Amino acid sequence: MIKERRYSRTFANIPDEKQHFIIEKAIKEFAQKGYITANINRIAKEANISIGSMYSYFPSKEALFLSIIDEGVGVLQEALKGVTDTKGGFFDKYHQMLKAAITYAKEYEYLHQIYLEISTEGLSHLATELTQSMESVTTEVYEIILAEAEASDEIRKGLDKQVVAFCLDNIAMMLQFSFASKYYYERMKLFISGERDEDELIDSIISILKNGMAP
Amino acid sequence: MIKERRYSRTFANIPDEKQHFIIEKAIKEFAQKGYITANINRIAKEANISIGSMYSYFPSKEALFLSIIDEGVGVLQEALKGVTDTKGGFFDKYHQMLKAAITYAKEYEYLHQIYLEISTEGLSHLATELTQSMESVTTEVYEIILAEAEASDEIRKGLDKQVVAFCLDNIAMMLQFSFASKYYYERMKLFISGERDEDELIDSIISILKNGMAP
Amino acid sequence: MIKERRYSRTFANIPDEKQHFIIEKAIKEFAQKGYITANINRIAKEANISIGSMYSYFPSKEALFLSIIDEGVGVLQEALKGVTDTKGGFFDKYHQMLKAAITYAKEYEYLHQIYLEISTEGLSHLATELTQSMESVTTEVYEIILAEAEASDEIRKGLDKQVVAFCLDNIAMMLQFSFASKYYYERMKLFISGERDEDELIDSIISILKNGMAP
Amino acid sequence: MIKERRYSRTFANIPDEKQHFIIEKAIKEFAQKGYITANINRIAKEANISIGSMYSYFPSKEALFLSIIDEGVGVLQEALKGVTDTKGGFFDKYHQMLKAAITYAKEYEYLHQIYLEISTEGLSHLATELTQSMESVTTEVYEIILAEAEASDEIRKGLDKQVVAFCLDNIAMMLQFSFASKYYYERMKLFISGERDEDELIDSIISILKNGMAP
DNA sequence: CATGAATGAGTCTTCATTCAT
DNA sequence: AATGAATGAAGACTCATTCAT
Repeated sequence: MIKERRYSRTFANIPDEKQHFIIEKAIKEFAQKGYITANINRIAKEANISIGSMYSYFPSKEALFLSIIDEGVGVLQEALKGVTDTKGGFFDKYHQMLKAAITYAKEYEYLHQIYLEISTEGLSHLATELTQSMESVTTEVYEIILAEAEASDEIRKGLDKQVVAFCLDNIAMMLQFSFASKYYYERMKLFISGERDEDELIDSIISILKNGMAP
Repeated sequence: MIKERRYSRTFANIPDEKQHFIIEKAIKEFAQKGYITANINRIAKEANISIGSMYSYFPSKEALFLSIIDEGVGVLQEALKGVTDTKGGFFDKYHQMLKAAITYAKEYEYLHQIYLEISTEGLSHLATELTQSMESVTTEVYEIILAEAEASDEIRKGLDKQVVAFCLDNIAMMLQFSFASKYYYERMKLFISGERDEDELIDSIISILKNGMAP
Repeated sequence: MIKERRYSRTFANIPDEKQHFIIEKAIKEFAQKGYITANINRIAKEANISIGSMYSYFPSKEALFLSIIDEGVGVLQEALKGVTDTKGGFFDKYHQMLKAAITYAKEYEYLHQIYLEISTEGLSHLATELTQSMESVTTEVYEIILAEAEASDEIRKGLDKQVVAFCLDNIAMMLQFSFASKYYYERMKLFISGERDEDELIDSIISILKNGMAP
Repeated sequence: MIKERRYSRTFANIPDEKQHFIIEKAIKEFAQKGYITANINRIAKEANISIGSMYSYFPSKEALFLSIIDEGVGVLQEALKGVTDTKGGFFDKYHQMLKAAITYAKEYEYLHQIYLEISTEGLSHLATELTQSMESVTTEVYEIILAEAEASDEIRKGLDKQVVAFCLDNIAMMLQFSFASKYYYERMKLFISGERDEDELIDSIISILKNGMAP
């Protein structure tokens, strides 16, 4: 069941299946059209419910959008949960995270396209709230696995772990963007012209981060 | 004079000063409102020209937007030109690039907010064209300085230079986003909670890339 | 118990207290929002009943509104009842009526705001019915007290008692409006700029009516 | 030409005839439907202009409504102008005012129906502004003619001229309402059952005010 | 060339009313 | 009787674009 929040009790009471069907259609619309161009009436039609019902579920377009973000956070948490529990060293875990970034970007393509939307100025009034929703999960994961890595001497002393986490997540995000958005996909191809398998790409990235670029 | 392309000869013929004034107002509007919400009539009014003139200069909203991107590319090229010419080693040059990313993000705040806009699905039909405009300049710079770095043994053999360039630019872009967009600024603060000077931040990042994370 | 009329037997059967509670909430909503903007669903919520019940009590929004008017007539009758029974001359009685107009306008502020609503064209199809409800009580009172006044020589012969009644009620109504509606309150203040006590105001009005304006 | 105010310069520049045609259609709609139910799109269609033009003339429904009120004030001023200039005593002038009230209520029926609308709670946020617009003209006229009347000993000393003006205008307004609104027309007939000519009615009213009711 | 008036499709949101449970 | 989920028509307002002057 969708995490209770921006929507009405009415929505919470309808069957899970119907809930997810509506959210799915909404995700598709927001992803394909962007926040502003997305059309609530069209979403309702796609989801086979009346506009009246749509508005009885979600008090506004914004609330529906935020609910979708929440859904996305759920998916993200799911994806990350496996990582921290995994046996294996730090770089294995980060490997898995990058792998997950790509996999989820493809599987939940629409959802990831929405991530791009939220940084838009049109939604800037939600910036703080959205960041909290989206990133607090992620930052925590980095904190944990970097602390473990330090304890087990997998990473060198003296690293600024906050900056490290920032860099690692930056790379993960751009990778995600690159597989979810047409624009960033084109951009990636501009950088990496030859055929490069996803696993090769991830390995290369991790090798750079692990061993550094210096000779 | 604005680089000739998406706009009419008429626009090319008006004084440079007026050209730049119009583009400046357009940048502001697109940055503050986003592509869709930006209002051509309002831009015309701000720029003290009639809508009729606006449409005689640029055939459509899209064309005006693309002209702005071109302007942005110009600024970017300007910023990068200095870097390749610089004396100093590879990491000095990258340091300068990150520094420039932040400086320009602040100085041309509006312009950088537009970079975020272009990855939106609403503009996805322009993805290829936009990528070409925006990134071809950048990729070339990385190619050059990485080749030099290899030649002068500043970086170790066997690095996948394409992936390296991709990573370096990913980090540069996210840094830029972090200083231009409210959303990404909040996100950065979530990662880096303590006071961290921009130079410190850049140094930390480069240290990680240079020496790697492994002990 | 609320006077039986526009509503169902079902409503008649619920406890008086509950009946009045519902009517009270409805009065408030209609007064604050006006007939059109008033929201039946909101009234139901405020009155702690379901919309289904609301519609089982009153067949339509209009019916509910008319029931409220009936309630208002009840209040009005109550107010006037005392007047005819009063000892004292004709002008004392009219004095009491004006006093009551002000007092009730303040006490039943919401109800009086609704009187203004009923003259609106949106409700014009109910005009005849509403007038009957509202004014038949009043006209009768004027008829009685003017007949008495004539019999006891308090007023001069030859007066057109119908026109007199019309004038007296016009003045009473406008006074009521002036204390119930923001618009008419502002208007009154435009006419009567200095501080004027309600009793002074009433005395002045009656003095004019009694003695005339001629020297 | 319409008095310059709530509308754009664009509207001011179109032919007077077209201006008045639009205003006329708007008056009709607002009068027949009431402020809330009135439909801007329908007004535009009736006036043979596009909605876009409508909104380029008047920035909002409220602005259009206020412009209509202004128009009404113009009509009112026109009507009252004649009165102050008239030769004749005070009661002749008031007679003319009442006559004008009835005549204009019939001639500008729609406009007068709108007067009823403005006291509605839905417009209460405009109460002060509207009162100023509507009534300041009237109060001034009463002030002038009452001062003259006092100077020429047509009215007795010691009258509270503010209250007198208030009463006279109350009667004039209710008379106006009675001939413009179906509701108040019904009400008037309830009071005055027999056939009574307008002039007779006015004479009766004035007789009461002039000579008083006392024997 | 410049102007700016005109156009009208498109969108979010509200709410009286119905009806299955 | 009571409930409250579902419905969908309706309406204010925006803005890219056109074109007559």
